[in-house]
Amino acid sequence: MAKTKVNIKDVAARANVHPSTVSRVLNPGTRSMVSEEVADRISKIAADMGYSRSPLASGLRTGKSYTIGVIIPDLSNPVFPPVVRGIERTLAAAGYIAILADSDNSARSERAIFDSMMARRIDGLILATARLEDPVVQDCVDAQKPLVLVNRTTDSHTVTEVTNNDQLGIELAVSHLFELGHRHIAFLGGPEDTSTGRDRRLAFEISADRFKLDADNVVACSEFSEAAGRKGSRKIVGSGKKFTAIVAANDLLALGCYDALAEADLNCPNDVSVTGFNDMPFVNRLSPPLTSLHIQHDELGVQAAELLLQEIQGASSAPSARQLDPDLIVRGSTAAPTS
Amino acid sequence: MAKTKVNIKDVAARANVHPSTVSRVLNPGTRSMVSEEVADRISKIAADMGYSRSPLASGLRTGKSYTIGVIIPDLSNPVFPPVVRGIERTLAAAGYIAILADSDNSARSERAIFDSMMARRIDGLILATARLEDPVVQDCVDAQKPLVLVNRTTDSHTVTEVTNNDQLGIELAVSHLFELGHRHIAFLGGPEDTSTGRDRRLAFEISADRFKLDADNVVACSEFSEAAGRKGSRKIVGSGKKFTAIVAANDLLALGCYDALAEADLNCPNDVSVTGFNDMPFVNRLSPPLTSLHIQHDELGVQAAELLLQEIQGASSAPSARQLDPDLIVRGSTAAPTS
DNA sequence: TATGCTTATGCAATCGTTTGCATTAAGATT
DNA sequence: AATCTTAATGCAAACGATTGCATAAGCATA
Repeated sequence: MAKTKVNIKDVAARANVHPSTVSRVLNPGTRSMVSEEVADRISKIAADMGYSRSPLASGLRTGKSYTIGVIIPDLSNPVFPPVVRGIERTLAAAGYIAILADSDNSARSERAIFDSMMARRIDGLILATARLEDPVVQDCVDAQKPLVLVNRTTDSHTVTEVTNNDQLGIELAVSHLFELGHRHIAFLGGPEDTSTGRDRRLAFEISADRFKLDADNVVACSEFSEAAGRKGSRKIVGSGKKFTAIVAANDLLALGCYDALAEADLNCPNDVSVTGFNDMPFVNRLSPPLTSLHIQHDELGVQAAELLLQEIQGASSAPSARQLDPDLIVRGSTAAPTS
Repeated sequence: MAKTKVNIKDVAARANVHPSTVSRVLNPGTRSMVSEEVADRISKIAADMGYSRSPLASGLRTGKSYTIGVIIPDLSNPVFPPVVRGIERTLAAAGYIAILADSDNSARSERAIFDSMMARRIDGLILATARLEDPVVQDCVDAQKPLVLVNRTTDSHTVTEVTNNDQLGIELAVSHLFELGHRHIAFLGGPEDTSTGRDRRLAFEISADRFKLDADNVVACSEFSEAAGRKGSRKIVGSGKKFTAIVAANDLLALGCYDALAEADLNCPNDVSVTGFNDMPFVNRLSPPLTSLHIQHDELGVQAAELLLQEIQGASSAPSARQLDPDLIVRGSTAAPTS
């Protein structure tokens, strides 16, 4: 056991002042209360002695833990690591730390995580797991905990959120395919109980309408995964409806697409063009390289953290919402239709 | 402000006992001190009132924070998310939480993170960033903080560690190539200041020796990344030495390999076979699919967490070391040499 | 010179738990 | 019946920092 832990009393003793004075000096907000001369001296002594404030004690007294909970549906989905990094970096700069948990896409485990985080007296929460109707979001609101949704949102837009502009993304994809000459486009959607799932489908329908496409070949997958994408794509392929392109709501789904097309002996992009969504790492190395929508993952995290910090620092005005625009990255999986 | 926070005093008042009694009931270790009858009653009341212990207060008194620091060199490297998940899951089951930080492969930022974690009074640390000579490791040992290294280790094997059996992995790769008929094999290594970088190179030399290969075409890359791999591979290609296969110390390096070979108009696997290391997600979808060594990522994390918990719970005997065996996954990037 | 105002610091209570020690009551021992 | 154990619970002091209030000193004002 290191007896080396210096506390505020030790510093006070060495400086011949009362602990409270030391505390005031060490807190930016109260530093002005004490004379500059003394303050400087104390600062030096504290640094000298290698003092570092105990967040536990401080948090106990002030009711803050300088800890933020972050819940991610699936850390293995390459979309999330950059978001997490953005969050973490921004929080760290403000003296907060992130405690990260992976809900494994399970609502039950999400609740357990939430409870455990609340027990730890987190100062706020960033959720990347929101469902359209999400009990955890509601609980968080009820508990008056600052909350920011990232990536996904809920139906009642009553909470601060940072999302990608899905509507624009899908529009870009459809418009790109349209310009290539595609008129029969199928849509491989995500789970309808997530905003990303539903909004991308809605956006597809709107875009299809605008371009007057034949677009009734729409399938919703049960989750954002390769396996679900494969299953969904088989439905599209087996539907008998004509299609020369598939817009997938997510890169993982697009991978499933690749598999289903191969099974049906269809070549991408010669027979069928495919677009993804998210521009995960390494999709540029697939065969064919996947045309996808590049999301500002890192920035998503940064802004979510910023908004959360604002909310924590009071000024809890109306919940704000930010949307970041994606970019279409055209690669080898899309080409002009041959038929 | 939620006035809803129930504390131990509230429970005590409702149960007509002293707070200390409640505390004893709620701590497994001291529960036996109080009569079963009272204990049951208190437990029920506590549950009823929705009591949850404040880790801050408890930690303040006991000197534990039930918090573990986890430092990762690069969360975007797909190798690490599964490790993190394994760690997190195991810690959570024991009532600990992980605070995760990404050092971005920078020693400076690693130190900053370490300091900030120490300030938070973490109970232990899991490091995936170890260099062969690592000042942070030394500091941690000096501070008597329980520490476990995962994935990489240091030169002085003085600390508990969980690593992959790199020697076996390289052996499997070389032996596979040998059986295919390769006799001239180049090695694309990682940074020599990491154990994974150095040990894999050493293993390569040993294996080459055993199989009596022509194996003096060895290049060390400055970091485990695609760009570094590309640069290193160019050296191999431009060396003028004969080679029909490249063993890369890591999948990212192998990707760089793909690029360099393409630049030189060499086909993989027809002209040159390539093996990777780590079996990252989606390498099965590359063109060609990458032959690689599958590491037990999740298990790596689980065991690291387990060992750390053991160390925290005392019994700090000699530091233990565990090694997990990788599997060779043969895919399209390796074939018999044509020349 | 007495009074009031400011400014800088000390005092002590508090946050929620844990834990060594003191106390009580009951049962066992002589 | 008096004393000793033992078991169960209460008491109060920590843990380390923060903060409203009190106090002291310095200075200006009347």
